[in-house]
Amino acid sequence: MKDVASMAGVSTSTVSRVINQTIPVDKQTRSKVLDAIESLNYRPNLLAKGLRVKSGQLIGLILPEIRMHAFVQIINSVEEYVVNRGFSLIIGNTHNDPDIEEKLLDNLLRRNVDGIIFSRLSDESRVLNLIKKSRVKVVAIDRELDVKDVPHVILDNYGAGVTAARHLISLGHKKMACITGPLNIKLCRERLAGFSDTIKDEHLQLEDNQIYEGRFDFDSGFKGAEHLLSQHSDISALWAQNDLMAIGALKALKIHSHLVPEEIALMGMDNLEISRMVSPALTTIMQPFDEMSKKAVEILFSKENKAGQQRIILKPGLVVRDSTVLNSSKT
Amino acid sequence: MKDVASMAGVSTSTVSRVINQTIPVDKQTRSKVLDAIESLNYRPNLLAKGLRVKSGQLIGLILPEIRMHAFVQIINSVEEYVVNRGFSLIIGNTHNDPDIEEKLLDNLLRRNVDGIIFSRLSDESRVLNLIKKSRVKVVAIDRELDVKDVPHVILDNYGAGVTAARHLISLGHKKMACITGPLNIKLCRERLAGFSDTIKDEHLQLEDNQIYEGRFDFDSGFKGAEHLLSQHSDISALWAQNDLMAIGALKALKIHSHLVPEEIALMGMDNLEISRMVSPALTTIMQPFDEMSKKAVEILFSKENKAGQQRIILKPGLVVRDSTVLNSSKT
DNA sequence: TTGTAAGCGTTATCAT
DNA sequence: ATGATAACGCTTACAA
Repeated sequence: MKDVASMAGVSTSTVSRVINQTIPVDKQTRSKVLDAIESLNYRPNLLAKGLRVKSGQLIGLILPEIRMHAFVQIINSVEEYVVNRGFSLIIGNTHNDPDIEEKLLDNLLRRNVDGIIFSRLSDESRVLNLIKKSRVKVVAIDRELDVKDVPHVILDNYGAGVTAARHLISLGHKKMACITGPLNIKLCRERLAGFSDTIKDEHLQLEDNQIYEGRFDFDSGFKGAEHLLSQHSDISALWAQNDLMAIGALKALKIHSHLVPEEIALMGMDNLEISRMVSPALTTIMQPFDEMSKKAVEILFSKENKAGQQRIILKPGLVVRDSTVLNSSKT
Repeated sequence: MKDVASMAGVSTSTVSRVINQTIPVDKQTRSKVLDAIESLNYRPNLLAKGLRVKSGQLIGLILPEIRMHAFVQIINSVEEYVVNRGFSLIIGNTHNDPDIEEKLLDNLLRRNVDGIIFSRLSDESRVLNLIKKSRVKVVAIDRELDVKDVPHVILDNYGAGVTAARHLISLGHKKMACITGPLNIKLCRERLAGFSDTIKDEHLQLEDNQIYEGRFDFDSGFKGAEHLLSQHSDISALWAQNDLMAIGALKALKIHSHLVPEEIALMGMDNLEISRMVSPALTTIMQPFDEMSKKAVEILFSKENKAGQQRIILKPGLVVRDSTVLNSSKT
């Protein structure tokens, strides 16, 4: 920067002003400075700037498991929105380990990140303590946090359950079953509640043994379907609380020679890319991951009410494909 | 840091020495400092440190498309190895746009990143120019770069083609076809060459019209299978150069009522998680993404021969499942 | 409109 | 073994 200044015959403050366009600079000097920058190939040092203005021009994204398809969509969208604002994105994968989680967060704070988006903290108490003590803005995405002062962007998970049930009921199904995610996760309980309440409103049954608790992965979906069908030969429809489990269930149904959707209707949730690739293509509840990410970034960058609690609850959608309705669509 | 120093009754230099363990410090003072750090909840500022030592403790990972499953695995592994070394990872998605690519790279350089791992640059000339002028270490992953001084970690793509062909030939197939990725990408041509050469070594044919150029996505795999089968009713085996296209092909085969593997054997490449989920589970060529990532990070952190060219070429594997061999395995 | 100088939080050099 | 001090590259009062 000094070089640029001396080459342009001005002071470093002027150079700074040209770069950041803070204070008007004379046209002449301005272009001299720009020329110098150009010919010297000058690149401002963001560390120095960050040190001075106490902002790393950096956003952190902390996730429990990067490989999960849903989180990939969040990474993808958040990266785009963050970079669009001229910031960089640091990602961290906690593997659901509280120690790693704390280490990652600590590292972000040392870098003076301007904001952190996190999802599904494995250890809320410790982390929230750290956050409270610091001045960073934080947004929770996808998973609710029982804490004031932290804005949320989440899905209407109860509504997702309602939508799933309504769809199956509208197709005339009388006996349904559900493969849930881990029930210690609140959103799984909410999805189930929406599903269950809607079914009961129609005076249909959803007994405990029509519910199987999975782990959000392919294998537990597979086992869940096998288990439920061995218990109830008269189940005609199955909702898995994510697409991965639904695809596991689909595999199980095929192996046991049940036709989908003729004998058993099957639906999932997330609307992952793969849900349309399997055969039959999967009916599913769409989660607006892109919109979630966009909102989360917007909140992070909005200046007002750092303290004011915000809860943004997005609506799920229904995507009907061949696994519930024969020949529903092509592709 | 000043606070810590005064609380412990020492100078900031001593505090620094305690933290970084550069020079031995008296046990007594050492513990006093540690106590002060503890009670003040002191967190070293990485921006200031980075400014001073000219290192951001940061690694950049630049990818052409985050959502592609193969890259997700790379992100996942690279993040782990980078964080294990106490560094943070910034990711950038170029969307194959040279302007974005340049902007991302420029941003990383401004942050004094210690290294950059990139894959599939969309604009080699511009970017390489930037890199040459800077002092950062760079490693190319997954895709070769025709430039000296940049270490590579890539797959033996020719070998992958050979492996695919050998597997199909060993099953007795005489007439095969291939759905390739975009042929302007070198690794696609190499995979095809390995496939083709091996077939011709067996005095079998692989005419141009047994080759379909796809775009590495589901839809082009679907179209590729439809097209190839409409041209040749006697094809008995199909290799798609990635799993996504293979799954597209699988869908097409199902819709046209071809049994897999009885009538048509099908294989893919990558060994994505979903390849075992589809029915029938997909035989595929495994890419050791984790090993690739590990090597790339190792090279980045190895001190020697910044200039010395390194080419690490990893071997692909064969994963046999139900799409080529009936009842090959369960799961 | 432009320049001077202090300061952001560290580490490294040089004394002590 | 420890401390004082300069320096890293930038921004920002304050002065001119």
